[in-house]
Amino acid sequence: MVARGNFRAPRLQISRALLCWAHRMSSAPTLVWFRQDLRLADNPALKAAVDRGRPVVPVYIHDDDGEGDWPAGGATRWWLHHSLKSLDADLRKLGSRLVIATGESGTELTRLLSATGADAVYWNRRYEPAIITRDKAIKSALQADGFEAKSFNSALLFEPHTVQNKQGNPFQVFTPFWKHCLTLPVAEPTPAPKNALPAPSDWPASVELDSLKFLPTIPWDRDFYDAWQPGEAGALARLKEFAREAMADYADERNLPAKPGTSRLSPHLHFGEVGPRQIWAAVKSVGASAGTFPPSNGARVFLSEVGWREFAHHLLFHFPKTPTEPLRDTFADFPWADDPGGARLRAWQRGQTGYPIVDAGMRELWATGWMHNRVRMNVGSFLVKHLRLNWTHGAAWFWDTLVDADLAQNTLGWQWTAGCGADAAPYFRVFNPMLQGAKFDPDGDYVRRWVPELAKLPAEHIQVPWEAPAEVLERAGVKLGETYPKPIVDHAKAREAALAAFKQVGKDG
DNA sequence: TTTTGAGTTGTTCGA
DNA sequence: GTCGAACAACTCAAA
Repeated sequence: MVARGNFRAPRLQISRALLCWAHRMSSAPTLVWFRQDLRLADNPALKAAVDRGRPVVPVYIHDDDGEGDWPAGGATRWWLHHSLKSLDADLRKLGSRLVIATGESGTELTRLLSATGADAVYWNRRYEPAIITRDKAIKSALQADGFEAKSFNSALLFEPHTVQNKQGNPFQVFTPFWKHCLTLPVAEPTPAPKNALPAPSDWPASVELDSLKFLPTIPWDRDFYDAWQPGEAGALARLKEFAREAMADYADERNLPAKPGTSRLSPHLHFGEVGPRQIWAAVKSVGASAGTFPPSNGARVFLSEVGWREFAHHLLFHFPKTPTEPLRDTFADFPWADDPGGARLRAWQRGQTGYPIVDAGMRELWATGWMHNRVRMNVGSFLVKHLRLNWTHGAAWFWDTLVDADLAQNTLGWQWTAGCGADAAPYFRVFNPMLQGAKFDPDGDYVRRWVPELAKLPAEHIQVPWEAPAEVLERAGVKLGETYPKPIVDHAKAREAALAAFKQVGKDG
């Protein structure tokens, strides 16, 4: 018996210790670090945490310094406020909540690990250069301290480090990039957790969302509320509506800024309220009834726009300097025009250039935090070619005013416009604001909406008020130079000057 | 290895 | 009024 007892006793002790350890470990929570993946569905980090079977602590950390040179601008902060609020509400429906912290990300994660007794942190990857550096450092520090730190892909169909051409280099032209991507498999999205999330025994303290002061103190966001519904529910509703109402006609209607022909998913995508896998699946499910994939030419064109989003991430990942420097280094010494006192830049920003389509776009941007893509090309071309101001001024303004401001997309868009980036617009492509207006806003409805002082002009004059006969202007209540500015530059002269400058610089050497 | 054709979004000019 | 050509240089990928 003694021998047996001696034999049994240590086993008992061991199993008690094991039980104790197992109990502690099985209740050690998992932190889910939310970033630009503010959704419950198709969220691999959240799913992995739930599948781990431990309490889940959803966390958001506000860390401006961790964003490198690109802390969220004014409009995206507005969005972020409402999106976080929405995520918290959605989590509460599952018996959980969003813990908000503010400070340096690594420090805050460590503090929350200790406060909750968690032993793991899961998150979904971001691809901006400064974020990659930061997250790598955080991951290795956590792992060195014995924590589990895992990252996942929620944001892209094809992560940049997985895509290369046959020479093993990054793609620099869209069409071969996208052709290549279309041969690769796309993962199915996963559904949101159905059951309550296992909660920790004690919730750590959370910062109040309002205390982050993401909302403006002066009410420039008045019109934002009618235009947008931030959050996962709003994103999914938008996707559903687009797939049903507009996608089939997307190829043509997307170019008409007065019509709801675009998806308007860009801000939702930026914050990860919906992901590209879900978009892919939504297009596919339309295709299931159509019997083909993609189900229409509109759907094919729409997916290629999703492809441009992927391409933008690809380029930013492989060419990390491009947010501030031209990809093509012949542009380093481009002869940008002088702008004494910043008067021309200010006229552009405020929608006071005297070119109606340009001004309508800039005012739509200011009022709603968004601008139609066709018009973005026009205002971009105008800034860079007509005014010959550095594209980085445009990028900075967009960064602050767009609700969908995204480093990858913004960088690609502006470098493309300026002709200094990948697959760029040729130097001789100078958008003519009058022609573009006539072509894509033929009735002038878009201009009427955003430049109300021209609203009474007939369609034939609304894109070119300075050419309208005096009596037409008078009847419409327009006094050029008073109620609406005269053009700040002459189109033909500005075009010539741009062609001369861009022709010289575009050339090698 | 070298060559070749093609490449998101346009405008103007001259036949 | 319509239509095609011209407007660089460079990258990619197929041949």
